[in-house]
Amino acid sequence: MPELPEAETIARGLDGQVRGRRLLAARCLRKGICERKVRYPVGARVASVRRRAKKVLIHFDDGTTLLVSLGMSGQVRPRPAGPLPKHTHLLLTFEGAEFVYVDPRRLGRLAPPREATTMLAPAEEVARWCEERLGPDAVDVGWPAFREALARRRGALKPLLLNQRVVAGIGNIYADEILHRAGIHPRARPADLPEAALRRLHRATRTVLRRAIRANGTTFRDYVTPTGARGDFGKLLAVYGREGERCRRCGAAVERLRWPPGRSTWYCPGCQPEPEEI
DNA sequence: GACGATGTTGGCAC
DNA sequence: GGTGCCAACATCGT
Repeated sequence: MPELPEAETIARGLDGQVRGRRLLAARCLRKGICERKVRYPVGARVASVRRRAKKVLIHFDDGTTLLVSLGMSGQVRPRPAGPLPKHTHLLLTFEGAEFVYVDPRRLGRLAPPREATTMLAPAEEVARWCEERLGPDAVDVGWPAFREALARRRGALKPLLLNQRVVAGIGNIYADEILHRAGIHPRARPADLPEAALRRLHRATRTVLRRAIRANGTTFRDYVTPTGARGDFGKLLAVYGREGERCRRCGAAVERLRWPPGRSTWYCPGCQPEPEEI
């Protein structure tokens, strides 16, 4: 679930609740997701909480930044009264507010993806790490940068949209929604498309992500934001997960592809015609 | 109980 | 460089 809109929702929620407050304690409960030995900046105040692509960045006023990669099921939520929720891996205690990092599938890291050390580093170091691996941020990329990111790329559009080095922040749900809104088939290749289609794709990218942010993201299972709210974008999904249901725009039955490998893609054959075979 | 899905990412082979 | 396969995990539906 955590794609760009969910990360944005988490970052905004945290920012509103902890900015200016001191970190009083941090307790890592599962090595490998966070790091028990790392010295969290206890005593430092939160300067801001921001988002880059699908990652949440907690900036402290001592110059350090904590990078949160949410993986498939990572959540940051208020600590409930009583026992810690199942799969709580980190407890963050701020002045007047306490949060848990919960991640059942354990694919997230309080660090870069798949690295078992906490990335709690000088802000510039974290920023450099991000810039080396991430393309322009999908929600605010301008048209020239968007076109440039896709120019000369050979592959099909859906895998390109999922590639964080091409455009950063889009995952499986929003890739399908964006392609549907743009009326482009997921297997179409950017080089074969007229510029007008790429412009539609650019506009659709920004529109879909902005709407999802406005709805606080898409809630699967028990995802909640740091303020405890649920994401409402699920009701607005046009194709994702709607195999066999009617397209809200043209009435055709939504289809599902088992592709790219290991994933699924939903699209509307009426709105998103097959690309011409070469 | 088995099997096959699931929002991410990175490494590998071809 | 593109593509496919696998891995890391727990959980849920059939």
